Amino acid sequence: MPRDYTLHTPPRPTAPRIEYRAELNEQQHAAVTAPPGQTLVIAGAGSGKTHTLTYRVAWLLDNGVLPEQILLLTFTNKAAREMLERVGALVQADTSRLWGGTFHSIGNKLLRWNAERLGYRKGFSIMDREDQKDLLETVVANSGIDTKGIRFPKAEVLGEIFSLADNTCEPLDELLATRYPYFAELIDDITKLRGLYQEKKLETNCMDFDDLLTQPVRLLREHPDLLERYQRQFEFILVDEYQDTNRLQCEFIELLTGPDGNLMVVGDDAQSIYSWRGADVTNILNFHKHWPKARVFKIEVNYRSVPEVLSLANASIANNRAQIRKNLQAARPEKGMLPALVPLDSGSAQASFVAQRILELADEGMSYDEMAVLYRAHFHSMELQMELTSRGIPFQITSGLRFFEQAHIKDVAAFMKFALNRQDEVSFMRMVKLIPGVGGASANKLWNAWLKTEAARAEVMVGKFSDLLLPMPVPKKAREGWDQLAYTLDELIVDGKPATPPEMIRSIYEGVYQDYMRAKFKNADQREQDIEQLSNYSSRFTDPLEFLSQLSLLSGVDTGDKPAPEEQEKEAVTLTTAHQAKGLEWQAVFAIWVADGMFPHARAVEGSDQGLEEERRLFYVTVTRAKDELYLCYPVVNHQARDGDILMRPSRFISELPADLMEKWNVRGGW
DNA sequence: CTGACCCTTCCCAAG
DNA sequence: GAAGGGTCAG
Repeated sequence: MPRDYTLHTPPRPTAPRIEYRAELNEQQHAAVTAPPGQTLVIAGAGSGKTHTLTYRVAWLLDNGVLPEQILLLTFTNKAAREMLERVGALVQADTSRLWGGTFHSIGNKLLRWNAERLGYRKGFSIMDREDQKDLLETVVANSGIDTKGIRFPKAEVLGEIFSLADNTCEPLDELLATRYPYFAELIDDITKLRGLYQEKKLETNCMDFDDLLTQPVRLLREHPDLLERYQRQFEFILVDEYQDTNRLQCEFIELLTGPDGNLMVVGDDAQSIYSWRGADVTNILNFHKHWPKARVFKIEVNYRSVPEVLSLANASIANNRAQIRKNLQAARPEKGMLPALVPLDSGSAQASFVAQRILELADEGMSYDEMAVLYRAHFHSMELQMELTSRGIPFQITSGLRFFEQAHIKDVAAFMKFALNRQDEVSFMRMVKLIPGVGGASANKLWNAWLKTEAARAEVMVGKFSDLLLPMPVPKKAREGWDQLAYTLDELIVDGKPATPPEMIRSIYEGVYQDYMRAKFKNADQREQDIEQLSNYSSRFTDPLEFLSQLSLLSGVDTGDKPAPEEQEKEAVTLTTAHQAKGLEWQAVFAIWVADGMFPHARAVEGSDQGLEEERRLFYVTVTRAKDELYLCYPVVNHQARDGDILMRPSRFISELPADLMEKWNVRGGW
């Protein structure tokens, strides 16, 4: 039942009153003060979406809603953190009791409490893509299915297929037919493998990323008492970036909201860019169909960009058919400078131009923090990275590799994961293969020997690791390493209780890993620093399981999500993919490789118009990140080691636009 | 059986 | 430009 919260307690007298009328425009104000029930807020790019959501939460708190009754679902953990911080600054309420985070982190939280109701044991491990691949490889190997000779999907591809099936809630056969027609005839084997994989995860007490969503949904479906409890707890649910939710996330929201709960979703269909991982724009387009009583609000004033930038963005997105028509208006005055279209002779000329222009802007007084270079694919940034480095321009980059996915971080974590979850086969394998003289075959034997011990099955750890591990037969060459491993594990669990995360990391590092790392990696120094950083970060956790969960849920290596030391606050230019730039803004934005085949990506436009339209939305996202200055760059020639020189055309997203929306810069020849 | 070495292949986006 | 896969010596 939606309750009329306007009748409840007024804000605490100590909190300064928020002047909602003054701090919000009319459209924002209407959304912020919307009555309970279901609400869809269509918020154009740069219209103050975060601002609105933040004030909505503050407004709820101001009107007597308790922090723990509010659930805020966001696309990244960083977004959640920032929003909750801003709420905290507004209302001085205890925002630590607010529930905020990504779907995965919230799902994880629910599962940490309730996984036993689903047959899992306490302290399950979280697998990333690589772990998932490893486990799937053993599943395929033990399945008896003959994958030789025919074109059978590799473990990585299987993982992708299963993930997509989970996220779209589509039956496997339909999914194969539409997205993987070349595997359609393997449906029986693939179905069987999916079942075996599911069993294996349960057996090893491991969850992959998708389980963090599918399992909570199962939990709520199969346990009415829990459904009722959480529906009651989360009286107000808010969802950011709703255009990028998938079917599964939508189900999760619908379950928690209940038939008549309070739900506010915010999004912009023009910025939906994740259909390839199962996002479904129809969630937002058909919101009113699922919730017939829903109120719809539109926020259509753009505060971010100068009109010149906005005109280009609007003209571009107008070429898409599938969208909610909006009328996005610029609030800022004209700048008197059109977006620049900059053709260049080559990739290196492009890098050189961008670096040069960055220096000029810096000379004019613009902070490096206010500049960003955006691109379609990570590798597009290679030349620029070198150029910036050689010119001494500071930059931060969001690479494709996440902090946790780096080999040395995962190695250290494998010890901890196994110590805490003794069924964790993947972590065991990873750990023992670090020992010189132990390869796949020995690791398998050792795992089987381990399974025969009581400790592997017992709920509570009985005895010491070393008592069980030392007697096991190992290759002569591996004896020393094996014994050392056993003693190290002893230090991780003391009297049946796990040590603290920093203690664990120290034991692992000093016991075995430092030696290994120095022998194995060229850049051992760099990696040692990473481990130290990991240890510092871990010191804020007392529960190692919570530490490991957080680690798995962190995103990019060098994003704000990184467990970074405080010193790294130096000004720097941002280099990032267009995808990861979502929700961010800079004074000057350079888009590079805006050439056909690169952006839009050749593969993305092969099939239907849908692929092309999503690419155009991604272009729209790119363009609308710019506040004042926008540079659209592309090299006329692409030098490739393999195929030689390839002539490039400007992106069709440029050539389809009226020419008077931009100004062509002629800097060729001089670079 | 392990691990070093070499060759080919493949690169789009991420929690 | 690295990562997976195949080959082969120890």
